[in-house]
Amino acid sequence: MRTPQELSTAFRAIGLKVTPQRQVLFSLLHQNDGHPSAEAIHLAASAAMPGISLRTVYQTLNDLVSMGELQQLQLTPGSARFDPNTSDHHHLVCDGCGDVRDVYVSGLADVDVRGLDGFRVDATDVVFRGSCPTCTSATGDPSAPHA
Amino acid sequence: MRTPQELSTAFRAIGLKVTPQRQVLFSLLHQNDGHPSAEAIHLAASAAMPGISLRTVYQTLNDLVSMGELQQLQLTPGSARFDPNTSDHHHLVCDGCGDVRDVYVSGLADVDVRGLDGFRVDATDVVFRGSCPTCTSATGDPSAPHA
DNA sequence: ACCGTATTCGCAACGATTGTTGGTTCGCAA
DNA sequence: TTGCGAACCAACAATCGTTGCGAATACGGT
Ligand SMILES: [Mn+2]
Ligand SMILES: [Mn+2]
Ligand SMILES: [Zn+2]
Ligand SMILES: [Zn+2]
Repeated sequence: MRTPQELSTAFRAIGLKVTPQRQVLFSLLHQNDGHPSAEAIHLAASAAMPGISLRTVYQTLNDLVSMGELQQLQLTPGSARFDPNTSDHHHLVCDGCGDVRDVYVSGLADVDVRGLDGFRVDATDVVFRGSCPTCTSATGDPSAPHA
Repeated sequence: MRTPQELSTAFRAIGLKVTPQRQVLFSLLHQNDGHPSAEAIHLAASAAMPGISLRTVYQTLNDLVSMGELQQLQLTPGSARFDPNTSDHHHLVCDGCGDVRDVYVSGLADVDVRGLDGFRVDATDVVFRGSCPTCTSATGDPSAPHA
């Protein structure tokens, strides 16, 4: 994620105004290395600016996504996750707790792909699904705590 | 997708009944090599059995998914897609028309993955996003029809 | 054929996201 | 500094996809 300053400039450049609400969101996203939902972002933003509306959060997230400054992920049914990490990376998803982590993959260009049939590929997303260490020890451990 | 007969046996084996509605769905899915939504499956099922409820379609699809006989995909925001193709394959998604196609990838085991950190990987999903031949010629063609 | 239980269906409810409207505030270019 | 248009909020309503619920019905082992 670019800095709040850079994002402010980018917003102004396309005729969008830089409001305090947006600045709060720029700052939160810039520091965020996770994969928060809109609801989670709203919660965090509310701490810094009580009263900020969920509607405004959605609006700004959508703006950032369409500017290519933020990635929107739909890894599971349910709410979308937003990803401030714009570097070339992929994801691990824990089926147990729903946690999403970044993972870096190299050598993807060497895989053999059959069936492209004239399809133009713009992006490749790899999603590894499984169990995080916490959930693995919980489910695999016979002495695991209840539920 | 296994045959309707095999699915019937599998259902009975776990105490689930084989109803006419389910038989219609078994048959439809067995012949289907696409990635239909629940709505689309309901539409097709309604042709064979007028009056079948969308609720029943969801119920049976969910049963098949939890039995591992059917795959559920969440490739985009919006409705889930169901995949009767249980072979090891991956997907192409057209950003233009939303079409989903199968693609076969080999050599995935050779890619270098950093950041696994004790995470146990059970499945790997690769999604190629881009533009199908139809949408590519439409958008790239200066003489393309309006809108 | 009987009976217990699974299934069906229609409708209500849900979670996530977007649309609307009206009044107020505020960024920012001139 | 001013003025205009954008953005904000509140308060809803609406949409979409999916699931919960409950009364009526039907499967299938005996
Ligand atoms: Mn990420
Ligand atoms: Mn497929
Ligand atoms: Zn976990
Ligand atoms: Zn297309």
